[in-house]
Amino acid sequence: MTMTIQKKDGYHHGDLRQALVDATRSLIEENGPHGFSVSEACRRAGVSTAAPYRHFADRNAMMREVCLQGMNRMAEQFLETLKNFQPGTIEALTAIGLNYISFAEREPQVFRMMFAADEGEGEEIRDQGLNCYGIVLGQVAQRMGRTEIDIEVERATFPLWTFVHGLAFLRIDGKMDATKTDLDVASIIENATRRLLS
Amino acid sequence: MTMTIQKKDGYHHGDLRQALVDATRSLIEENGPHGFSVSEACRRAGVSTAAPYRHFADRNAMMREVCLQGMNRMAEQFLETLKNFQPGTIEALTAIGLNYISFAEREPQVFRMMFAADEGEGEEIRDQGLNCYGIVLGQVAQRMGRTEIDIEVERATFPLWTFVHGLAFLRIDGKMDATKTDLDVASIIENATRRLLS
DNA sequence: TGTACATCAGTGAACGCGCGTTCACTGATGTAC
DNA sequence: TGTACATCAGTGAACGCGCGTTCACTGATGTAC
Repeated sequence: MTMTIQKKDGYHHGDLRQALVDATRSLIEENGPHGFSVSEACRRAGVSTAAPYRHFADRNAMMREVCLQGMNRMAEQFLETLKNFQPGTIEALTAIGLNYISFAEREPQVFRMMFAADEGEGEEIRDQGLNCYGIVLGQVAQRMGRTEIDIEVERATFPLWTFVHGLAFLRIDGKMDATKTDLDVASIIENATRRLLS
Repeated sequence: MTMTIQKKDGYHHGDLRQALVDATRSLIEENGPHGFSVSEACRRAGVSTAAPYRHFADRNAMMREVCLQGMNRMAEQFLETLKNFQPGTIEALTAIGLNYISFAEREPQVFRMMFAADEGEGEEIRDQGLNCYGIVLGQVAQRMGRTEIDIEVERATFPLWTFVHGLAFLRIDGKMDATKTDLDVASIIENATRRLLS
């Protein structure tokens, strides 16, 4: 008898917690961070409106879990991507930048929430965010020939994040179309990375 | 007898439309874009909940007006700032960048809304946004010695906006503190502007 | 192996709430004569 | 200047709605003996 990850029938759900997180994420992507309601998530998970309170303190905790899982996915992606590149190269940094953008395009609303000051609050989320940033710091350090993350590395890395963060927002808000920039995202990131690190 | 801009007493308000816009903006800044309700705005303006419908089609129209006025303010600021600088210099571009950041810090939630794809929709808002961008394009064109906004100018300008846009978000979301960058915003912008235009 | 029992995930009904919008209305203001 | 009237900004009561959360409960599951 195999264990199914998610039972659909019967009194007990099987993995209601994750089913609710998934429903929450879908709703947030469809209607924006505030278009999510506990009731609707319950409808999607096929469960009564009281059920979530066995797994989450309140509505906010559900949203926080979506953010946290998003950050986890981003960190995984970063590490996965880096396997294909020489550490500390422009190519590696560009690839991470592209990764950041594609995450934002795949889950724009979750991306927004993850980095919004108030919504994405929580110790764990901040830590996992710093973890992602640390991966980039490491690449820059290597490129600069440092063995440690010193202040120079921090100073050099911050503009890279800034640039790619801005690009992510302009993309998901459809502002790149309006500016008639005919270059693709990869070239823009690579170009900016080179110049900002020069 | 002087005309007061905003009467408080009596059956007629005087300038209820603007009073409602102001109340809407305050609420948005205090509680986020979705923490605004028509009812609360009415309470602040000292008026019944039906009154706004003499001036706005619906709740959304009130928010759109806040965005539009925000864009107008930004365009004014840009032009005002440029008076103090030699056109087409790094100093002028840095000043506009700083202006952008300070707008975002002064009205973070309005700033967010202005550039969010869905919320800030509307012909007028987009046009005024393009107008702001056009001011920057003009500066870059001057620096490049062009008389027209050609594709090269567009390509050179876009990364500048991208960078400053990203910086605005990192600032209002408190992410700059977390990165131990000890430089001030002005230096960061000037540095990036130089490098991105090099 | 079979039974008694503790655990606790999920139920379903109910709550109080504030919301956006509508309606027929009222009364202040401006204008035509 | 004074009066009649049109205009329309603001009223206040009501509507239907979906929400987040609580409550005492039920019934499936796992475990101790």
